Amino acid sequence: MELSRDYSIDPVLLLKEYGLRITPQRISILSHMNQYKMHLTAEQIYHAIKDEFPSLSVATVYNTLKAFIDAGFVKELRVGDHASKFDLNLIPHHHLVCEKCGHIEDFHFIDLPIDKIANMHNFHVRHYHLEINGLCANCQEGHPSYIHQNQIS
Amino acid sequence: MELSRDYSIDPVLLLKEYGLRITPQRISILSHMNQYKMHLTAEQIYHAIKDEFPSLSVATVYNTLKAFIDAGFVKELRVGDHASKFDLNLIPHHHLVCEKCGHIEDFHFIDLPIDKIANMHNFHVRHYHLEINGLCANCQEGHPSYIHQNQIS
DNA sequence: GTCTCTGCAAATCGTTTGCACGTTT
DNA sequence: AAACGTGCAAACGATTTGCAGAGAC
Repeated sequence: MELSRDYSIDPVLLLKEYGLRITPQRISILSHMNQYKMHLTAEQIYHAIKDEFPSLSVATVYNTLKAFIDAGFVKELRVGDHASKFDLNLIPHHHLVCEKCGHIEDFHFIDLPIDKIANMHNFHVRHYHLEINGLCANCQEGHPSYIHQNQIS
Repeated sequence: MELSRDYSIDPVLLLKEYGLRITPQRISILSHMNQYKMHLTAEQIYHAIKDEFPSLSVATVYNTLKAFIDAGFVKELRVGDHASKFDLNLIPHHHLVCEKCGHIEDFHFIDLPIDKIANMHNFHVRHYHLEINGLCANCQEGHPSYIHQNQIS
């Protein structure tokens, strides 16, 4: 039903490929983003690896994520009133966002007439992103929303 | 090439229709959002109408916009690192966002396989939004970006 | 050796909130 | 009269920044 994101990423090679300096913190951030294959806030990433780097600062996580975004392989998702979520975006994909529990689900493989639209507007396309908002399967069924509330999404 | 948004809106009727209280500030905010048919920040709306209401507060603009979003006829766009832009969204449409100058252009009329995706994921759709990022016609041509920089978009 | 990254603390800035007062219903 | 909106100032919270020291190249 959906392509699982079972491709492996070598953080060192990725950083090298994009001409970014290779530091333990960056490797760890990339590893975690890849491992969870999910949409993490800066805060979540910080907590996930702070054991590994006792002196780690949230600012470093933000700065690092910004470097990744500038490089182009991380995407910032700003949905709801909450903190941004960051998404390793090596394979383009789109999102289903639950308005009740905040859960974000990926989907791939969709044909969009992007070129046609771009041509009509003389627009040079770099990225595109389709976001569908509504209720996820769980929340439709009247399940209490707190089940999803604190999960990593 | 694009449907012009030349429909007229009666703020009073719109507020009435959605069961919201009719106040001069709300009427003015709606009038301006409709008049510019563009994507304004709360700050821009504030400055646009503060002459009319010398005692107006930015907080009121935010509160009002939030009420409109809850009602469902205004959409909040969070693109780039900047403040949210607010978009009168009576006719569903999508956006071309220029990464250089920040200009946002609308487009309508696109067939998306939303139902198919929703069915595959057992997702109940409320809204959807396609965002295309890249370079607008002006910025591709190497025009200095400051031409667009401060325009209302 | 140079340049960049990291970590800390403080600053920034968009947005929200509490409360007293005014307006709409 | 009751309910809600407005305006003010203060609070909030996510993100950014300046700077000194450490690490990558």
